[in-house]
Amino acid sequence: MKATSCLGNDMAYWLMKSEPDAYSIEQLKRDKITCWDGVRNYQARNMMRDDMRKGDGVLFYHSNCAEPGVVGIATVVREGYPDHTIYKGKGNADPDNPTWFMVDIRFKRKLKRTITLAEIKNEPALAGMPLVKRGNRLSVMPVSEADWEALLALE
DNA sequence: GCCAACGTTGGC
DNA sequence: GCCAACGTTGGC
Repeated sequence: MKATSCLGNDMAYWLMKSEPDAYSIEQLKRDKITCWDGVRNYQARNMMRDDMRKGDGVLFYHSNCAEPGVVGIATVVREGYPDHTIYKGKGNADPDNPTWFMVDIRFKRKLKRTITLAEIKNEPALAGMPLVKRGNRLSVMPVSEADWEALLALE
């Protein structure tokens, strides 16, 4: 019997992509906490608004770069709230009925080395990760506990 | 509701 | 820079 199964406090895990040219793990390390703004995809929005909980683990992934892969770990510290960037500049968003949401994450640690996308693809235990499914462009995606552990075991 | 055109993502 | 794979938009 699982000790935590009835308590509603099971941790969930996520993978969040960022282009290092736009926002890198080094930047997160300097900032310590950042709001994950600018996501304009409904699936990712729904996860940030409805599913991500304080304390959840986040794999920080560098995309669109020379060596794409997981580079660090962060923690969700603020659950879904309206993305303030939609109210800046373009005045056509309704603050009472926000379309886009974001979460805050806090830097936990950098990995000793990048766990590259190539390695993840070559690890049979990780074949089920959404990340390695063909054509998946979601910037926020769920990670199972088994995949979280198998991936970090590669470090 | 269908579907072509277009824009974006992201690996390579 | 190329291109595959999406998501979104808009005409019909």
